[in-house]
Amino acid sequence: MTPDWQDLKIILHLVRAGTLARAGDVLGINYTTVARRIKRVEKSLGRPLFERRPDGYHPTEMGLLVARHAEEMEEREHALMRQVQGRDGSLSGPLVITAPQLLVQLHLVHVIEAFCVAHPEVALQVNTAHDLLDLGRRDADLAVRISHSPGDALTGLRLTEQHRAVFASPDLARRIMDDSTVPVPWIVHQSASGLPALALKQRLNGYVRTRFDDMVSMIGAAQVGLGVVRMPVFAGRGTPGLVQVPLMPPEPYAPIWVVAHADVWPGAKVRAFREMLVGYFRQHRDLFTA
Amino acid sequence: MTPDWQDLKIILHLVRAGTLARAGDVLGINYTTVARRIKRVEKSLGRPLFERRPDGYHPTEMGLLVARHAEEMEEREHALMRQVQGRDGSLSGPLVITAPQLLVQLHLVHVIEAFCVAHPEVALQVNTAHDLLDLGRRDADLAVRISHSPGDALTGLRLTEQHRAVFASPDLARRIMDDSTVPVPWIVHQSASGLPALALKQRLNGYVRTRFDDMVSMIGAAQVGLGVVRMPVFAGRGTPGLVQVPLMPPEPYAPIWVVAHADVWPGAKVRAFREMLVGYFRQHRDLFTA
DNA sequence: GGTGGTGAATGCGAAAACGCGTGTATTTGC
DNA sequence: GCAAATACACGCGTTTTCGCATTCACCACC
Repeated sequence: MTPDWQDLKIILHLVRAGTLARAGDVLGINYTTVARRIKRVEKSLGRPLFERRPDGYHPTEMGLLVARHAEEMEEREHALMRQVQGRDGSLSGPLVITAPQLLVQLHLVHVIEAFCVAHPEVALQVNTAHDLLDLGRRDADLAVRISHSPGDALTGLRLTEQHRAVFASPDLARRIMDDSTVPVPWIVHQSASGLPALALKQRLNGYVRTRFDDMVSMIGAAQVGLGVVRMPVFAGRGTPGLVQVPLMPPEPYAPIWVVAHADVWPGAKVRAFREMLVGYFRQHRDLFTA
Repeated sequence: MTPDWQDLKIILHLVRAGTLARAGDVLGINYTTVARRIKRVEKSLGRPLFERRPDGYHPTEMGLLVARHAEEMEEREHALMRQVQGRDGSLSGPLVITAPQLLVQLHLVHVIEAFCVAHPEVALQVNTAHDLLDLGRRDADLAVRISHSPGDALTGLRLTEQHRAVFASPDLARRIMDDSTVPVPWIVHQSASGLPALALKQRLNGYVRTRFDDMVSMIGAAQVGLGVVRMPVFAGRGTPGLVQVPLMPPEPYAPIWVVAHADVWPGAKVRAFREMLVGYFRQHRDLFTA
């Protein structure tokens, strides 16, 4: 008569995943169970929700209708779990944070280490996914982000301002600065349109040597002397084998924020981690600015 | 990690019902199962949702939080099931209608009978609950209502206008009309403040003999000669042993509507029943108006 | 102060759901 | 054109869940 809500959730995930196996993986159950639940709902509704094709389950119009509503139910589930997390005063259990890889590697590891010592009951999981995780959908509880604003529907604190500058291996840096006729090999990010305008003003003989899609690789390339790299000063100073090159003056860069969904923000674990972050950045602010 | 949605539904119903047994009844499961599910969620959330008291389960603040969100999920469930029903083109399966008892007894039974013969595959359930059922929550698919408007968020058709007049047993009617000094005993509904103003204008010597809370009982009382009753003309004419008494002229009364939620309105079963209703009332309109 | 009623906890046997292995169809890659 | 990979269907044995009966606690009423 009235549907099992868990079945609706399974339908939603099957529509998203496309196949029984993938849906089962996401849900943490065997795929045959997914098939059984689907069959059960179809029987009770009296009409099919999916077309069985050799390449997977394809939702019918009715299946999409169910999924649309289940999606809104999921929205409520996330809101609930966020608020549960936000009201949790305990310093134990899981806490998921996300941050840019570079920042974790050079700085946050210290905060993380101190946090784990101070709160050994907390099962901390650090997620350095490069694509932004959705804090509303609880991919993570807390995020450290390099951005100009905390983002929509999120609460946040600005941890520090930042500058960026140009860095290279000592060898390359000396060669470039000793002779201004030496062409300057730049390593730029894939998304960059070309060379920084400010740098071309000082030195006309720059050229793009390589493009990377990842900042960590670019730093590695700079370390072996492949070229000069524009990067946040915290990265240049924190990486051994790099020196700053005065090809262009340090410029302001996007500040560093700690953000969380407003529901989750008051939670004890989130608050504890956040306060350690604030303390760390207050103490080491000079490492991020010129 | 992520909650079972069915458990959230169970929590919602337990909050509403107050006791394990009643919640189990509503959900169609044993009450021990309800207890087990609750215990499971509390364990996974790490804190209690209910206080166990000798008079039942009382929700904690956290339990109320869960219930609030589950309520919104339920909203989506109802919307979904309405739309499923609205897109159902089949003339089989369950159909729940609701209507005023008197109207069912005297007229709708004919429509119902014809409908059951025409569509034997439909499992028709007639609910004569006097309190208005919630068509949004799918207490019923279709309602016949005596009202001035179809109601909020509902779609409807006006089946007929109506009048009401005064009826009594032939004996009592004769005595009253033969001698205008005979005091007129009125049977009125509990909700009525007093005697109809129009009637008192014609006959000053009226008095309230009895109050009832139910129209069917009032008609029974009129049949045995207890007093005169103001009722819809369809009721007075359709009930044996009653004659109209010209104590006051027939007056317009609220029209009769067939209404359904807009989502459900296009469904084949709803449409089929609705069309039979329209046909019946078109044919017998004179039974409802003076 | 005893008694009947309501409601929750617990233990046990039955039933249902689940996971796993096997088989089959279809697509993808060499 | 053949082989590997992918995905679903089906059957079997196990685990889990469920419903029922019993027991206990509390409250109201006589």
